[in-house]
Amino acid sequence: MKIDPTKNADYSAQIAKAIRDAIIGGQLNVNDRLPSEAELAEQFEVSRTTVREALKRLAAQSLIRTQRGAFGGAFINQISYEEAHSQQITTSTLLLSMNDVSFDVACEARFALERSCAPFAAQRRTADQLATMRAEIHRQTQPGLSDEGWCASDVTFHRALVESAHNVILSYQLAGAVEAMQPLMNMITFTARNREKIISLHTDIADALEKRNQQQIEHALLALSDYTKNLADNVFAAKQKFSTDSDSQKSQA
Amino acid sequence: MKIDPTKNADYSAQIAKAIRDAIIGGQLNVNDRLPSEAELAEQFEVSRTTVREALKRLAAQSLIRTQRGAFGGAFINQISYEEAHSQQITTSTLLLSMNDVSFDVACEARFALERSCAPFAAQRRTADQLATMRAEIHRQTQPGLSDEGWCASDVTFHRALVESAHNVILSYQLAGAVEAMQPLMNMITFTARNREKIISLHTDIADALEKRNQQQIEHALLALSDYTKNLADNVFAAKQKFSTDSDSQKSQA
DNA sequence: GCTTTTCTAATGTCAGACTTTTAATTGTCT
DNA sequence: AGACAATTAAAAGTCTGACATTAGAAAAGC
Repeated sequence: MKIDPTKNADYSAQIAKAIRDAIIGGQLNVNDRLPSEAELAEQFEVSRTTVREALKRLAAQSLIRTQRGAFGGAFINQISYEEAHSQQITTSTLLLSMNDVSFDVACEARFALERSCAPFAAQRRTADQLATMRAEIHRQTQPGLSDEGWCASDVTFHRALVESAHNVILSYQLAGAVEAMQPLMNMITFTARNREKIISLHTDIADALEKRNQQQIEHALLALSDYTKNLADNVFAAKQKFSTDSDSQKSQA
Repeated sequence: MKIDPTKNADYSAQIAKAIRDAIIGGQLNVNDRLPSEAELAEQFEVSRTTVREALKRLAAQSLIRTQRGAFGGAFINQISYEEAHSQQITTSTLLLSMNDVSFDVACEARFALERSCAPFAAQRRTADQLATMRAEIHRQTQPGLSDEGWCASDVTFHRALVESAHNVILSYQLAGAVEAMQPLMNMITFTARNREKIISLHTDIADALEKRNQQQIEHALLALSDYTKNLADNVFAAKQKFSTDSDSQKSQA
């Protein structure tokens, strides 16, 4: 791990990589303590400043945590689902927003992934999870619900569906995908008419889950996917028209 | 963005968070240049050292890239699929290795996710992707193939299947899940008998894809999932037995 | 035996200097 | 005028040495 060739490139990046590889490779285990910054500086033959920059890189990925004081230091962090999750959401959200992925593609992926938990959800859903979904549907029927409230309820509903598969890995992957899509979803304004239709589809999903009917769950999710895509096409078509109009106004001025 | 209350907690983490939020919130756009380190130091009223540690945190998440020299600086980075992907793999791999997820759960999740691309793969697969899969199957029949070679071929095979759905988001999510599982998969030694069965299942998948038969693809993937789980159960049972034996030896000593 | 104080090793921050890189500018030659 | 070379300046990267802050451990006091 001491290897630090005199390649010109950033020492701090190299050191971070060396330590990261040691963690991934299993040379360093959870809760192991790294040498102190001063010791690392000596080992790698760089200044403490450079070592610190390397450690900050690792901290940003939740690979280590640091503690001040005597007997403190940098410790290999056991990544929790929560941390992994929030990192995944940050990355996926930016990926979507920066690479102009078409809404259709994202929507297709999101519901396809969600469908993958249908067989397990049908088998394993608990009364509790079903109750959560029914409660969210009820909330969605309230006329005074704000757009933000609607979106939040939607996330809770789908999260409950995913959780009912009782598979932590699926939950982690899907919750990430669902949340990363949320900014895109929020661009759609849900009129009363839209909400009514979506609530009806949500009810279909809940009914199917209650009956433990896998195929019906998948079918309802597919319908929801298609409806959402359709809705988005209309919204974006309207925006496109508006934007073209204002462009032509500009060119006339 | 200048807000940096005198809360005791790490300045560098706070600054990183402020900039990160500005990027996610859209105040800073791709290829925008951040102020120089010296200017940021002045704005946030901290030393350049602290600013640099904040920037390294962002660089570790691929949120910015830096360039030296005049007219250099820190620029908002457009996250590529490749970068997002490698980060996701790092996180997921560590999550799996550090939280002793049972192989069954991971395996179930992996194949469930892969099944989600079946409908699109059936519709959209190209001759090229099918050819890749056939080629990998052929490679897998070679008797001299090493374990590493087998695993690599397996990854290529499944990647081709995922790619045939022609949905970049699905590809990104699934390739990450498949690769994160790989270290676990590698713990299984594939005997000749195992390989024969898996090759037969791979052939089923390729055949189904050639016929564009979605249900048959899903069925074959399910069979592969079950077989893999079964295989793993045996391998782990054997290891468990061995480990218990050696434990009892120790306690006798 | 319990609490309080002191000690100490570690991270966190700072100021200031120097090194290296790199693009723009300026100068020179053909 | 255009091509090539030297200069310059701005920025990141690194280093040194200092001080501040924190928190666990050990010692002192009751």
